[in-house]
Order: sequence, then structure tokens, then C-alpha cells
Amino acid sequence: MYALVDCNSFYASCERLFRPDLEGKAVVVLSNNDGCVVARSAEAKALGIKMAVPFFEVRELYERGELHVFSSNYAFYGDISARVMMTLEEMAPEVEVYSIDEAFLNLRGMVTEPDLNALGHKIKQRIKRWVGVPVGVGIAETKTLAKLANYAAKHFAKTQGVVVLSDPRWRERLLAITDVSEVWGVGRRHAEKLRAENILTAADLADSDAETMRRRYSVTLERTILELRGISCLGFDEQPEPKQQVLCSRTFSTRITTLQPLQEAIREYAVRAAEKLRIEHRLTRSVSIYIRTNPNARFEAKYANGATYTLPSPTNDSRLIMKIALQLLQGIYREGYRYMKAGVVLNDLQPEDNYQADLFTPDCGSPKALSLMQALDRINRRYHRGLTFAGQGRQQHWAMQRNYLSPRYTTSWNDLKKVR
DNA sequence: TCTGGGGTCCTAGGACCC
DNA sequence: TCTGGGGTCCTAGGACCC
Repeated sequence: MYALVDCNSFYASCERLFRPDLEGKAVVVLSNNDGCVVARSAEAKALGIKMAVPFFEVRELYERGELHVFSSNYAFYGDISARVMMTLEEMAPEVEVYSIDEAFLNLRGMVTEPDLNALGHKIKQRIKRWVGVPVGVGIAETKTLAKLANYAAKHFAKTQGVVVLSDPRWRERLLAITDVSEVWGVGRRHAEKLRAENILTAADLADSDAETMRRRYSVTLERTILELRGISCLGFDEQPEPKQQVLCSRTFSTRITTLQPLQEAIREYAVRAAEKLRIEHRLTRSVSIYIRTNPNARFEAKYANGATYTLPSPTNDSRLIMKIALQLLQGIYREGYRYMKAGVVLNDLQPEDNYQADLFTPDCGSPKALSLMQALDRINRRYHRGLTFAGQGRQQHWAMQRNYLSPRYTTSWNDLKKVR
């Protein structure tokens, strides 16, 4: 049996943790740049605010005082997330952290707790008491069914936030009343296509012919079908697989129309991507960048382009990655556009410890370079932006907007200013 | 005026090999 | 009229997830 523990309205619940006055109020958290809504409290959902709506569409509610708004504060949510996961790890021997706000537990070997419903409530209560955020718990034979059980736990008040799907009769009933689009692994496109062939509920999908569906859709959907029938097809990974790609991209707060600020942004993203790479203890052999104008603008000239460079030998040196990214930018930059977004992507990653130099190029993974990068990281861990490269920009007028940011309740940065 | 960021997996098709 | 069979690797694009 698997349990899926998922925090309710996670970002909004985090913000409420330190603002008990917001209990029972409509709260939303916005995406980067205060662009669109990415988390909603139950009260905000009740106001009819849909997921991912642009903020300007609900700004009126905010101005009337009916809605409380926060910019996203990922350092804060990451910290609360770690507390939730630690609590879970204390309760279950095998935990797979699936995202910032949810985790699967493998209940195999938890013989001490034969009553699964009681176990679910125990988890829920402990996280509420120890960390302070509400969670829902779904328990079933496969991950996909546990997801579905969790969905039910959140949508039906009678369940009190815990659903165990071990009884086949209950399972059938739930599948029969659940829209197929709610099934984990069925997105918007597949849902449309499925509806067209009269597969409307999760039960319809579970009863469809797996072989045919595999041919018509993909092996992924076939696995989903089997999982809905109680046949486990998805693995359980306690250790996350090493990343295959590292990406850093941002929408600018204002449009960029000249090369210089675009270069600043690309330098900034390249440096941050390289930092992530080093945190993961990986090297890259492929550096890509992209730039684009607003794809939604109807009366503006559009332009989007990307470029990739493959290195002869892998690196995680910020200086080299930054240099390559800038050269790539020179190649694709065109004047006369209002740029909205840029990004740096690192692919073809490999572990740091099997570094193989190239016979025909100078070594860029020298011990000297490595210890320089380590020193850089140590300083920047301690002092936020303590050391930056010339040309990353000091003002960064294009940097993202966060007008509704909450304080650093649980994390801190020693500002360089203070140190001086 | 105004719409995020960071990932994964699968498939089809092309290029290439013997 | 008429031109094989069996592979691998890479890439782009599409779908999905949070």
C-alpha cells in the first residue's frame, strides 16, 4: 500500500502560518513577477478564482480588501516543506518526496499500524501540530490510486481529509464518480481526446482496453490504466534520480529593448544555472540559451530564438558557462524587438567525479578552477550576492517584481551591506 | 498595460551502421 | 513491374507533472 500526503493550498497555508489573522480569509500566492495565481486558500477558491489566472483579473478583489495577496517566497516554502518531509520520515521507513508539497509513503513494513485509516489521521494530525500546515492523505494499492484517494480526501468534507481505498467496492464507486481529467497522468489534451471517444470517468478509463490505448496514446497511459486497476507499474524512489537538465529563466519585470540589459540577464541566469549544477555535483557538456518576445501580444513584432553550444569536455565553471552563453546571445540577438523573457539551459549532465578531460583542448576542470568555484559558493551561501561577476548588473532594472513579499520568517541572509 | 518556472518521459522520423 | 533486414543513436516536438 502507498500513502500520498499532499499539503492543502501549500503556499497559501505557509503564508497563513505566520499570519493567523488570515485564517478563514481568501488568500492567494502569485507566480514570479506577480504574474498569475499559483496557490489559493479554500476561501479564495470559493470566490471563484481559478488556478493560473493572471493577477490583473482579480486585482479588484484585492483592492476592495476581499483578497489577501502574496508574492511567492520560495526560500520560505522550501523551509516549511523540509519540515513536513522530516516529520513524514520520522513516521514512515520509506518516503519519496514527489514535489515541494507532497510525498509518497511506502507502507510496506509498517505492520505496527494495521488500521490504515487511523494511520492516515495520525499523519495528518502530527503535521498540523508539528509544522502547522493542513494535509490530505490518500491510501491505496498503487500510486495512481493513492493520488485519486487524496483527491477524494480533499473534495469530500465527510472524509475529514483521509481516504483509504483498500475496499474494492469503494474504489469502484470513487472511480465511477470521478471525471477522467482528474486522473494523475491525464492532462488537458488526453482528456479531450478521451472524451471524444466517450471515456468520461476514471472508471471508463480503467475499463478500456489497455493494449488499444497504448497504441492510440502511449505506454504512459497504458500504465495509468493498469494502475487504476490496482496493478502497480510505477517505481518507488527514495533517492531522487540525478537531474538531467538544469534551467534558469525569468520573465523580465519590464520589456528589454537593447542588448546590454539582455546580456546582464543572460550572465545572471548562466551564473545561477552553474551554481545549481555545482549543488547537484554535476558537470554540463551542453549550454543553450533562448530569448523571446511576448507570444501573446497581438500587435507586436514577435521573435523567439535559441542556440546551443556543445563543449569538448564537461564543466561547471561559472566563468566558462557565462562566456559561452554570451557568445550564443550575440548570434541570435536581433534589434527592434521588445524582449520579455530569456533563459539558460544546461543539458547532457554527468557526475562531477567521473570527469574526463579532452585530449585536444586545454583543461577547464583544473583543481584551481574547482577551488575557485567552491570559494565563490561558500561566500555566496553566507552573504547573498556577496560576490558577483562584473556585468551581471548592479541595478538589474529588468529583475522580477515581488510587490507583495512576506518577511523572511524562517530563513535569513546576511546582507553584504550589514557586513561592511 | 497586464499571463511563471522548472522539470520528466515518450514517440516519430531521420541519419547512420553492417 | 521488379531493389533487404536488422539495428543504433539523436533530435524535435508533444504530452504530462508540480
